[in-house]
Amino acid sequence: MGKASRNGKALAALATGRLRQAGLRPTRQRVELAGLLFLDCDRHVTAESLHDQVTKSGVKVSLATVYNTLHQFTQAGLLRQVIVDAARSYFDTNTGDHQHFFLESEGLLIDIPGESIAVAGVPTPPPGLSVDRVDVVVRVRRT
Amino acid sequence: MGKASRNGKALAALATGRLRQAGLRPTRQRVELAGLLFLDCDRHVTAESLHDQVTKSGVKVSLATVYNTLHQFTQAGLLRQVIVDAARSYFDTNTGDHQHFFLESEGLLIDIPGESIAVAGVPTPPPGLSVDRVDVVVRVRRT
DNA sequence: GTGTTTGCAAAGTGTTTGCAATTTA
DNA sequence: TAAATTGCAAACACTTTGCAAACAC
Repeated sequence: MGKASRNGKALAALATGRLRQAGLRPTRQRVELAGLLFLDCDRHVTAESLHDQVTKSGVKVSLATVYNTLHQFTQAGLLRQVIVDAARSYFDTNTGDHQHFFLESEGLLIDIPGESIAVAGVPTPPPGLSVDRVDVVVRVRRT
Repeated sequence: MGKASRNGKALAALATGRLRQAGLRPTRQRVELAGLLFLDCDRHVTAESLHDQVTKSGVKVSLATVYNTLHQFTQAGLLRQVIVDAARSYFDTNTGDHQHFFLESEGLLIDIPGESIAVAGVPTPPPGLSVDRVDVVVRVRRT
């Protein structure tokens, strides 16, 4: 058995476990996508970028399924949606407390650890409203 | 001369001046939109909400022109685009330093003065990148 | 008059959905 | 086998664009 194949099987097993834990049936497509998303380091993807990647890896998954899967993973708490660009939706495999640098011209997101950053002086929300989350986007440009 | 008419003329004159300053021809449509946008308090609009408002006030402006005008005003520095929702673009008449509360379920934006809020601990961006702007969105919900 | 702006309708983009065929358990 | 999932294509919402007619200066 070659290395790639062995890795492939190990990855699939890990991905399958993660999906089961989340209450999602480990279908071929979900296992493939989970393998790409969760078994590397933290990642930021769009539906299109993930679809491209899975397609290039030789696996056939429709774009509609990628969209559906991203939302299912998000609902299951495996992903977090990041709103930084009016044109497309990003999904982040890091679901913990953190913020982002965003380089709009290249669609590049970079994590900022939650501990390093602090937002002070947030006023009390108007009556009847309470704070859900504080998002910080540090927009950067090439110098 | 009635009150409404007098106010209407005064508003139009002010709006016309503002447009001229910004280097934009004071066409009927631009004067109407500028009147709605700039002569009240600070406002947050979408293309659709502004189009509805101008239409209800009895003036005919096409939605395409509203979109174009919002972008022209933004380029001229009269408006600032706020990215908080994947589904629609908001434009803010307050172009100064400030942040926002956002109530997603109702599409409601509320300004937070820039002086009241402080973001500490933003790491140095990766080499080759520099900070353009720091956006803070305090997402709130009804309690 | 001359160049700008408008409005319409058509095109475009990213995303969602209905439903038959397929797959999972 | 029963229920869940997929893929396709069509539908969708929002936004942009091409171009002839209307307008500002």
